[in-house]
Amino acid sequence: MFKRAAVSEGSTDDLSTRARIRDAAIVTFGDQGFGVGVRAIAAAAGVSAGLVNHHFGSKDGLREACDEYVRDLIRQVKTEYIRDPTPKSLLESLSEIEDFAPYIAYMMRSFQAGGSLTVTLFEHMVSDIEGYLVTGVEAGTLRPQRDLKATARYMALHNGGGFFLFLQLYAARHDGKLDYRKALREYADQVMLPAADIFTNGLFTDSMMLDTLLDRKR
Amino acid sequence: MFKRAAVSEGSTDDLSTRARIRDAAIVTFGDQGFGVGVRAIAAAAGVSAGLVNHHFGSKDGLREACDEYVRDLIRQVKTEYIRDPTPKSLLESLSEIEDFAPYIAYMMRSFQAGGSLTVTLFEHMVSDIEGYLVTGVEAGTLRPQRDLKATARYMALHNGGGFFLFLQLYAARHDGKLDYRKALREYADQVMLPAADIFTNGLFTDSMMLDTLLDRKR
DNA sequence: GTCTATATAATGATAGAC
DNA sequence: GTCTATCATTATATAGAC
Repeated sequence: MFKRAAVSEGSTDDLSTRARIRDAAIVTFGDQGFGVGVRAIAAAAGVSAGLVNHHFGSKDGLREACDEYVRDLIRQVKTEYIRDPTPKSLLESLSEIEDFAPYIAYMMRSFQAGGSLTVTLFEHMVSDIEGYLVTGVEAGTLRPQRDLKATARYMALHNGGGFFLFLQLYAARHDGKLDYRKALREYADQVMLPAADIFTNGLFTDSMMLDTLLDRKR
Repeated sequence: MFKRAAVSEGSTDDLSTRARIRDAAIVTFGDQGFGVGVRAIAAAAGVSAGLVNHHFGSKDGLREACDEYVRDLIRQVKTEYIRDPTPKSLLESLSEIEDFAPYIAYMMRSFQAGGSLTVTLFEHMVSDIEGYLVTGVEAGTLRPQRDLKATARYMALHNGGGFFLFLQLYAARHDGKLDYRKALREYADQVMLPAADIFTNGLFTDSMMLDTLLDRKR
């Protein structure tokens, strides 16, 4: 499997201090948002606050380093998982690994804050889904799409956004730390059946809406 | 139409100072997020920072007052619009009114921050959509749903979350203030056709997925 | 009600000892 | 590399004059 990124705090690990600070920052940012102070991150890493800035220059520099690390991680997971494809989404694959929860939390915060990582993650989702659609259409399990790229964008937007909003609501209702595995299961329970229903049978009884839109385009 | 809530900053208006501060806070929070300082809000309202806390006790108190005001506004718009129903979504109706942009911005920030207003807004969306589904099924334009409430939740989650994510991405790509009207138009351009396609024809070629899920439930 | 001035706390960043 | 100590800034909130 993936080389486990050491994010455990208690165990003595062989990471460089810089890496330990970065990992602690990912956990702390994910946990409390980007408003959290440098001191809290330093405490989580077991170092002084001064050392954080010594290594990363500034809080912004630290955040960029975290973004970059997570970006790389995604790339790594995706490569691994193209080699051994599963019907699961990238997010699902990630969430099944206990130690990845902090990264999901971090990504969630990135979506909230809306930085450049948001765009990266989204574009990854779009191209993933494009791949699934092509595969599905070739295999005959999916109906050929009028505009495959537009459909992929639509699905990335709505599936990604829907999941994200679900997490927001879940966090608002349960306080304390999020159990992402539990949240994901609950999400699937709530969503899969209506989604499958619509994706199988559609929702409209006729094609008037679609025809109107196509007319307008012509 | 709706009684225009005065949010204009330049014009002399007859609002109480408390109301002017609250309106300025909604604009400023929406513009810069909840991390913004009380001083900035006070400046926007043309009063001193001390007076803000005099009226609202604390920054949190101010935010609660803003939340409550927006909640009431939504209720008001919805009432108005049940009396004269249109096929538009609540959000679309809102966004057509120039002065409502600040409220949309504020709601967007609330979604980002994930406060209690998020839950309120979401539950409103769910019950709205339930209504639309019932109406559509009765009118024969929508296929009867297996589980109408679940479908409504699904659609609220994914349409709401999708739109929200779109705005996040839009904001990340265009800097400066968001033009919500423009963003909404672009969103519609991007989304309506693939959505109509899926909602008309579905996506799967057979009902295997759905059958499996239904089996598992039985 | 409204302001100015201030108390208090926390922030990001830096300097200098070791 | 790492720490402690500190600076400068900013934040919220309050006290007291008018």
